[in-house]
Amino acid sequence: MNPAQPTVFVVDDDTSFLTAIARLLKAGGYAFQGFASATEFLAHPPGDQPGCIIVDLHMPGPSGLDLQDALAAVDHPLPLIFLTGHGDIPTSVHAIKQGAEDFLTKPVKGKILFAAIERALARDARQRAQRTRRRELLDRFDALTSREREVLGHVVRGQLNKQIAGNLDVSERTIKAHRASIMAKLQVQSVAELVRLTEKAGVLEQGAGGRQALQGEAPGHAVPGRAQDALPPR
Amino acid sequence: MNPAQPTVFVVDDDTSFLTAIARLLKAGGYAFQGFASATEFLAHPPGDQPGCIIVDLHMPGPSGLDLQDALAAVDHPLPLIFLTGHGDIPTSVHAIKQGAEDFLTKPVKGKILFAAIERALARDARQRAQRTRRRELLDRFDALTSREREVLGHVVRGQLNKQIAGNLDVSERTIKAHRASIMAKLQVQSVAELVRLTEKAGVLEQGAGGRQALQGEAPGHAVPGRAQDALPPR
DNA sequence: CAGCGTACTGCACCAAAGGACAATAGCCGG
DNA sequence: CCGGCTATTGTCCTTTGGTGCAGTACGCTG
Repeated sequence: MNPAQPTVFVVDDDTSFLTAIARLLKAGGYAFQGFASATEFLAHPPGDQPGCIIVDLHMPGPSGLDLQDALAAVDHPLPLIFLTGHGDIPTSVHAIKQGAEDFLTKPVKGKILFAAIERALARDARQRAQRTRRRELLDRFDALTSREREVLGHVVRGQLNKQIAGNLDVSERTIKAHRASIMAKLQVQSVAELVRLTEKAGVLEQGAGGRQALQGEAPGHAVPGRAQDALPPR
Repeated sequence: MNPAQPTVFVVDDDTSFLTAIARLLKAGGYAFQGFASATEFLAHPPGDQPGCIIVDLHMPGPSGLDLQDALAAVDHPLPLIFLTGHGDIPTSVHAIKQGAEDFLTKPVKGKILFAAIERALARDARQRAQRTRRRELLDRFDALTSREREVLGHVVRGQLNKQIAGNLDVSERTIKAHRASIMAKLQVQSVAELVRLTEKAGVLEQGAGGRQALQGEAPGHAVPGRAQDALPPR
């Protein structure tokens, strides 16, 4: 199973359906993996491979929504497509609000299903790229020592070496040393880059309570959304 | 009609329903305004007042979805709640994906409706605050001259005065003058603040094609979403 | 035309940042 | 116990950044 090949995971208690959709998906060029229940899926969670999940709503044991909750609870990033024979509007609304890629009803037209799968896979690829970028950024920050992070915090808030030195009660020369080390480790040449990097990484919200960082991709769906008005030339 | 008082706009061709919900809403403490069709609503678009819209799906003339599209096309920010007697799953999924706050079915329990309204109003308030902040930022940038914006672009990319001077083919002293002016107009004391401000405002993506800026609020719905992993202390 | 804002520039001076070279001290794993 | 990493600091020098003061030039507006 090539890890670069997206896999469609299907969770459905109807084994005959599982067989049928397996054939359909393989014919469509997708790798397929079936599960008879949400429990079974959660017991053998796919690793980091790209793909998406198609899940039935009503199943013995945990329902499709339960699976969605469980996956969200462990931050499992695979996009979810609901595919059910007995859905209702409130349920579909709830599922979509919770971030499901789609909510389809059986019987489903192959074209509709494939379109949903393509959207889900595209979304997965986007999120995957996003995570990779973020991970690379965080790795760079990991190389910083705790003291360096502390100094960084003051630097990106625009404080002068002198002020930082005063705050941390050390010599200005020491701050310069830390700064140099920070710039080297983060591979930036200017304060401007430094600030942008820390902003993008969402690191160092060292405020009291819990820390928040940027969210990878907005949890929602891509509505058409016009570009915000930018500055018109004067 | 107090502009600070949120208004619930209801678009429904059923006048008896309109009357009934008007009573219900007023009893619930909301300002109410009714419209018999999407066309009528679009002909008298509410100004900037806070509120939300409750809209029927099937109506003579433009449907609820058409209204949603029309509002999106003009960037009308009021949250939309669908309330219909004859909805189906695909439609509800579509509406939610397009950013509707909720999709309810008639008859609706008062409690459910009020809950949806409260969510919609809360969202509207959030977006409103966001827009205000953004507007304030953009206003500051509007004070910059075109030349200053040009210099700003180079500054936030971390270029030295000397380099900027070379690029724009002017004296370094001139750049210093522009910088000083920029800092003053944007009311910042350091390059760090400057960078953060421009990032936040999403200004100056002066690249060739269309420009993109930050989106006010993510178009989607607030899924629980755990905070991203921040840097653990070393 | 006078006044105003904008762009541009020179000179001088001071403050801040950054690099080079060097050194002391504590902590930790092998 | 030694080597390596980290934190700390010093001195000296160079490069940058920021500001005050001053002056020229251009275009727009009353």
